[in-house]
Amino acid sequence: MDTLKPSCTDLCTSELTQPNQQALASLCKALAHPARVQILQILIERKSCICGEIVEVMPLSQSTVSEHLRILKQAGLVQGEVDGPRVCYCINPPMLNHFKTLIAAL
Amino acid sequence: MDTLKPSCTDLCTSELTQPNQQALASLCKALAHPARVQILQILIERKSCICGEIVEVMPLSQSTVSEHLRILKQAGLVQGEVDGPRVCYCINPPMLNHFKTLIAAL
DNA sequence: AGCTAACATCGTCACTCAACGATAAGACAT
DNA sequence: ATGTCTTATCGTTGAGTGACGATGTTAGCT
Repeated sequence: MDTLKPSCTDLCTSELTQPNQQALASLCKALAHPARVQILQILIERKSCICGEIVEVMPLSQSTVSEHLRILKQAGLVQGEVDGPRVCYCINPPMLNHFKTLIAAL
Repeated sequence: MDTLKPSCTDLCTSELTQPNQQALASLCKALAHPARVQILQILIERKSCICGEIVEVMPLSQSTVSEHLRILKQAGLVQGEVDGPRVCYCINPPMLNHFKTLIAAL
């Protein structure tokens, strides 16, 4: 029976598996806003960055920046660790590389 | 006066210029949905593809697929040329490469 | 304990998106 | 010209997004 029935991956029309398609879409969604691209670049440039510094640089309110950071963090592209009363954000290189790999595989 | 005033690009905190940030965000937005990633991959695998073939493969209605194609076309990732009563879609390699370049530059 | 500073979360509003069925538009056949 | 096939567009509905101010929360300071 299973000799004739194609599996899910057989039906997938590309080199990316279906879970990878979804992963790629999720990562793209996280970067689908200019502010989040900019935040990511700030974090790449400076190795790490206090949240407040990002707020200062961007023309957005603190709560909006925090929301963008939450989305980036949720996508796994960014990590935030508590440093006393502040939160220090930095990129998550493995996930960023995964993203690059998925894009490069297109 | 302009010797002291920083230009827009000077204020940008990354290696990507501000227009490129927006371009990257737009391209990511176009791929921020699994269906569109899948469509793009179908078009990469088969060099070109009749619209109807895509509809057949995907679990979405014709109108929904058409809308996804419109978004991909609007982003410049995909081209569609009329072939009699059908429309033949194919990827736009320069734009796809531009996208890859922007991602790789992160 | 109480205060302040830094950040997250909540509540809200306007706006956009995804999905579909229904309908329009265009090119070919008869 | 009429009909048919293929694709695009319209209209609508429900869900999600982006933005903000206001409020909650947590860590340090006095």
